[in-house]
Amino acid sequence: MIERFWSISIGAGMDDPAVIRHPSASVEDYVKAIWEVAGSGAASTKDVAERLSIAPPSVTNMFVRLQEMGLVEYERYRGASLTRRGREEALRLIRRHRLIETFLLEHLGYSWREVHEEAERLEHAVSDGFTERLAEFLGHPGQDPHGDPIPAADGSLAPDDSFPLGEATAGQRVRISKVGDDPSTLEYLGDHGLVPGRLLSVREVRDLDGVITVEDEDGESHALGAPLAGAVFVRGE
Amino acid sequence: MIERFWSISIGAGMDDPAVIRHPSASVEDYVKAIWEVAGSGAASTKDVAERLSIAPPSVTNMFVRLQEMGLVEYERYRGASLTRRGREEALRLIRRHRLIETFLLEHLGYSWREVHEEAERLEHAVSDGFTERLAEFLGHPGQDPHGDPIPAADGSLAPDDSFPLGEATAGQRVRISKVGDDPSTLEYLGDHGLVPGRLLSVREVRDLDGVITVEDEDGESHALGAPLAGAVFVRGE
DNA sequence: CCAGTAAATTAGGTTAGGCTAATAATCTGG
DNA sequence: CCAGATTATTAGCCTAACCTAATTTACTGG
Repeated sequence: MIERFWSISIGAGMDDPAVIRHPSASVEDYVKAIWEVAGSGAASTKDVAERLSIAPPSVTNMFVRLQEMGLVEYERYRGASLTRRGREEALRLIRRHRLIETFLLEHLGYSWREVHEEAERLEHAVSDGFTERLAEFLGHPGQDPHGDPIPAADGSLAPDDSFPLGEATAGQRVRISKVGDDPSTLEYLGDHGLVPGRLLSVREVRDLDGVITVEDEDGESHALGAPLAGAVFVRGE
Repeated sequence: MIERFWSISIGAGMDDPAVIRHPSASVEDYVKAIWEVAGSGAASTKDVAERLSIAPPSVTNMFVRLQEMGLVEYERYRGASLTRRGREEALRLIRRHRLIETFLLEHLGYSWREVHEEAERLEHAVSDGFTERLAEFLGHPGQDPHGDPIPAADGSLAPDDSFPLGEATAGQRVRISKVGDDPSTLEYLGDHGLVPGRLLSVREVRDLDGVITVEDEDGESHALGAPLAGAVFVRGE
């Protein structure tokens, strides 16, 4: 079997474009999806199919090809897990995605709701050179406007020690680190000033209905039901 | 025959994604190539094949499909010419391309040489919304840094009244409007400060060898051979 | 005006990445 | 521990875009 790209090729094949070429947009999407649903474990055909809105047999098919490319370990009926190179590839894509989102939000006036779709297309079209220049332009941010960490150019990703606001305890002081990306949730939270970076004091946590009451830096109180409290991630202060 | 996109569809099919969808990157490239080699005339299979580095039979094939899509008029052995919609499509793409180039050069520190390839990929990935926000961000420029006019959002393109410096006459005062996009030419001209916007006085035009001597705004003299004089486009002042 | 060349087309093949229908493997609850 | 449900795979197709080889059409100069 011939390796598809990045293979260790000898002699004249070295600069053969077919060997060096970037992964296709499709391959990138699969690798990212596997990372998202499985982290460092194995992703099932079904989960990846659902996330990408693709039929399961197409996923099985791609798993085989990804393995030939050296991006995943795949065993029939056992799912696929990323290799080191697959993980690097996923994080490169996520870096691109989050930097692009940051640019769209901070410089082009996009709203939280519009940003995702555009970034989803652009992330496949930009080069590494573009990505690093954009990072420079943006001042090398460590997280995107959602509060999600931006992987470094070398592929390292800051560990995420945040937890859902719903799991905080009364009296705790926490800082919002990120919010889920459901558009309507996003809009509601934005309207109430509950954005990443915001400092909160937890006033009351009701176990019965999961409603949590917090006070923000301006002394404003907010009562959040379970769905919202689960979509707001915080870090202890 | 079923129309591929933008067809006048009745009833429920109206919002069928397959009907509304954007042209593929390939289709966009063909339409742009036809515009570039033929303007409003007919483009030959060969010219398009050469410009896109694609085999002629592939072009014939695509001509047929472009016609089904309503983007060109095509007659066997006669070449393809853009329809009104094809022309609009081409100009939309060119607008995207030139705005992106402007951004890369002015804000991300790209050099003239690097810019083309990146823009060539990005132009297929950005939405109309992105394009208009980028235009806003850039202050709605009328031309890109090469001096090429940027088509307006409505598809209108300022007429180009520039001519090669080689055709200027002694004593004429002209302003550089654009320079060809051959990288080495670009580099040479840039090093000598011969960039779009620059005002020149034509000192001497030698018919024998085509060498033209000009003086720039700083009193600096430049003698340009025929190839260079043909790559520098100017407008009378 | 016609023969040779240049250009275009037809015929047939490939690859990536999708799909559905049918079948097989695995898991789970009684 | 096994039957039904869930999940995965296989088999077989399809489309968009490319390719090469062979053939046909159009052009052009003597």
